Amino acid sequence: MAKDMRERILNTASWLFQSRGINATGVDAIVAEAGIAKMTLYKYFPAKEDLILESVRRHSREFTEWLTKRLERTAANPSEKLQQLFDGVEEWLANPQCNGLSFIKASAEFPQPENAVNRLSVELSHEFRDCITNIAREAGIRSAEALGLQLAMLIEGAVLSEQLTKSSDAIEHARQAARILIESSRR
Amino acid sequence: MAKDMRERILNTASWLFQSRGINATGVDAIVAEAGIAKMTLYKYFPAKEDLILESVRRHSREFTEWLTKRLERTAANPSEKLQQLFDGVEEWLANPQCNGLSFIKASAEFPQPENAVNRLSVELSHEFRDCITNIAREAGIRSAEALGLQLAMLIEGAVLSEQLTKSSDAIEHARQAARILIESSRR
DNA sequence: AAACAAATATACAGATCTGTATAATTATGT
DNA sequence: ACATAATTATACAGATCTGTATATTTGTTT
Repeated sequence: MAKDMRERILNTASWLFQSRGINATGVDAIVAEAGIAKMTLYKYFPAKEDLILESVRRHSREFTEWLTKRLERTAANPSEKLQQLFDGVEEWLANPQCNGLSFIKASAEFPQPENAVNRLSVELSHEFRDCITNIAREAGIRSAEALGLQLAMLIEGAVLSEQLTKSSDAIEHARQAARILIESSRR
Repeated sequence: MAKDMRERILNTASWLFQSRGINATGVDAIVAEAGIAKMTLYKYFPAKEDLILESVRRHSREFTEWLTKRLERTAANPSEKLQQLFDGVEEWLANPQCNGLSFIKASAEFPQPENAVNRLSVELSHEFRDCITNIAREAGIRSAEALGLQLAMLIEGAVLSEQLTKSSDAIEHARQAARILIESSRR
């Protein structure tokens, strides 16, 4: 089916981009890993950049949506959502197929502001921050924007640290820092 | 002079890697920008990877050394060093030629643990964290390791945010978060 | 079964990449 | 001034990359 084909290409590309790097992953590698013909890929994605853009966007939004739903599932009230933030991040990082935040990696490989991938990365990083800010706002934090940004930065740093040094205690210390910042915002 | 040549190559490569991306920067681009012959580059650096490794290492160590000296220059005592941490980071980021932390970008482009560039990135991220931890320890923080890691994560997140969105208020909020975490570590 | 669409296999063009070979040119030191 | 070393210019080999052309095979629909 045509829809399956697009999905398969997108999933394969997403995985290879994230695990081997975007520029280090050639179209031929994606085609081989997905087990499809090259012409099929170029039918659904006229250029590699289209595939990069959609892969990064998808990967990032899957994370924020997953996190949002995970918190809605396990938290009894808005305040608990905020407290369980790093439990969610930890659970997400525990997946061995996890390879970090896609918009961070993408922005590192395409650092120039006029580049389409970089612009998308900026957009996605704002979406992510807004997601955290909304949780803070719903939890009744007055300075939700400030705390949201602070927690977002902390998560980004924690994910980076955990990616660089697997099974470090980065998440544990980030969670403790978050507790302190949240409590401080409540007063 | 031979030493100048090596320096020039290293500085040019460092700049291009950081501002355009490592894999996106070809040897020919480095050679053109440095105004030298390709053979000269390959005389001092037998392979591009050697140039990557030394550029990333240099860029990272220059930052941590700069930050250390900046704090020693402006702070009257160890405790002030800790408090001025984000003033230093802000000053460093204010340089328009600043393009973020090199070991973060390098690890994004070379994500595989067995890769030499990735291993170096891990090493440099530890050096950076230890630098912050030492400042915390000298400032008399009991849990210096914990606070050092927390502040390092916060700095990494803040640098990322500031790189993605220029002249945002990321540093300002990161500094405030640091104040709270430091004060909390003192009690 | 016939007609149409989708996917494949293969080959290739053209650009770019890393790294090398070779000969000419410039600097340097004695 | 002369010998030696360093740098340059140019060309190129071989690999790899993105994207396309073309013909064949497979799958679906009616």
